[in-house]
Amino acid sequence: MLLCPGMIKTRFAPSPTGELHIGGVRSALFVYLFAKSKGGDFLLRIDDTDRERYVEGSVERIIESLNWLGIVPDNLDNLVVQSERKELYHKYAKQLLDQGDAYICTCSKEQLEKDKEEQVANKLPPMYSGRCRESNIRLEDVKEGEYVIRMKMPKGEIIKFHDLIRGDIEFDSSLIDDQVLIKSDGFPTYHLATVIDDHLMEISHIIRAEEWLSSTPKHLVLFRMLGWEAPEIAHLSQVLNKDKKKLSKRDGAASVIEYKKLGFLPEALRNFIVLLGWHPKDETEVFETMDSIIGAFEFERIQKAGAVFDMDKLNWFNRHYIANVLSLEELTERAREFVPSEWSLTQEIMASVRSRLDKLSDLKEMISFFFELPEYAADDLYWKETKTAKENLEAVLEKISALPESGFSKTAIEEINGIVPSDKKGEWLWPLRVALSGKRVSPSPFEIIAGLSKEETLRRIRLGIEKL
RNA sequence: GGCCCCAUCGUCUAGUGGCCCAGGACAUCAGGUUUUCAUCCUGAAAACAGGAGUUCGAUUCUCCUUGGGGCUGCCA
Repeated sequence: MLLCPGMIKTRFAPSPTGELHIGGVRSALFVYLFAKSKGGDFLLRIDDTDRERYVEGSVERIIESLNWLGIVPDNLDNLVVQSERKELYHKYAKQLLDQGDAYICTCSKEQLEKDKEEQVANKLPPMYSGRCRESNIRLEDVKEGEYVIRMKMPKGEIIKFHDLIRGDIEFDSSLIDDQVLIKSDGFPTYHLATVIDDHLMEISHIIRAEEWLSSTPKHLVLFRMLGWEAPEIAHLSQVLNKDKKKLSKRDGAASVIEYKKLGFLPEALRNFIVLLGWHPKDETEVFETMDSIIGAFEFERIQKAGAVFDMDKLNWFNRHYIANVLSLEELTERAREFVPSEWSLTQEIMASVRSRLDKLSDLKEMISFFFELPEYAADDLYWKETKTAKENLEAVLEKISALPESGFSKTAIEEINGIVPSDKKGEWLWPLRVALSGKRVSPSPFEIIAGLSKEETLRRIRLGIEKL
């Protein structure tokens, strides 16, 4: 137990511009784990100040994605939504204006673009020209929609800070642009809103992706201008694609929701993701529960370098969880939504295929033969060059057809085992398996019998015999 | 271009000056178990980007080079 729980407060602040993707959810996970491993709070904030990219319903889906993986925000019934706090940001923007730490800029977008082109042509770093920086335009002088508010970045200052993951970092303020704080549509930019909200929400640790590292000095200066103490800061590395570029939708990296639909287990995905840039002290690889991850989590062991997303390993985790980790009962329950509702999915059927299942969406095809015997060629019933399929099937049929209905599969399996010579298993079991499944690749005949009724088992064996 | 970050097997990583001619996992390959496929078991191949320095000794510390990434938006 920590001395002052609540002292640690973190936030995950996605933009509702679509589905939550792997990179985002990894940030969320690390932020969550940092908070929870220290007895702190994990808050969700919706950074929706870009109304052009806003996508209806994405807030709900982001929350659904997080919940599915067990990342539950502590403020679910009290989310901070930036678009609802416009006045607040204006209040502080006004303060900055009054203090002389910000100014009104009326440069048109065309003008700005032209400036930039010239700078690039002259091999100068593209930055705001500073045209309005000293012009003292007042709020009363401008019309709504025709100006922005920029911060007045001090010149010639070395801005230093300590990043919890990367160590000491410094920037030359002269190289940093006069960031727009309030856009012409009246909404704040991320930079202004995040500083104000992080302070008002009493965030103790800003933990976010590496792409924000370069704008950190802007935020730090803003904190100072507003007279606030800045939180601790840490920048996580990014999730990369095979070409070592920032992972994006284009790489075929599915959103969390898509992985869910594909039949990945949340435990498997979570386990895979947490090992992307983090490693426990020992060599544990499989963390079955969130609590076990929290228990092992040490923020200091987070990797600085970017991590490549490896689908093969995710697949392995999923297969491993399906085959070995989940209980048969639990697995069967979760699998139901992946097969037609009229199929009665039993634990016996699930048991017969779980070791060869990559993801739950593959289940339907894999077990369809239990519900409808596929067409197959008579030749398939012969084991290699042997010709004994018919007589062996007949022997099996005779042996088990009189068995009682109750406990049929168990006794049938015993009976069959009793008559199959140990050196002739192929000759007996191959035809039986094909007759029962109609396939050359399937679970074993015993597993199939366990999943079928007595009636259906006998019917399929007779069908096989008829073909020969 | 400028600024910033990063750098161990193909991939995720262990490693904080000697225990490392570098360990684990995934993937790959070769065997074994198995009626088929899968599971499972055994084994193999596979890396400290390069160069200077510091040191008795560098994967580990410093510098440079190279390579990769991010930012450079009235997007986040």
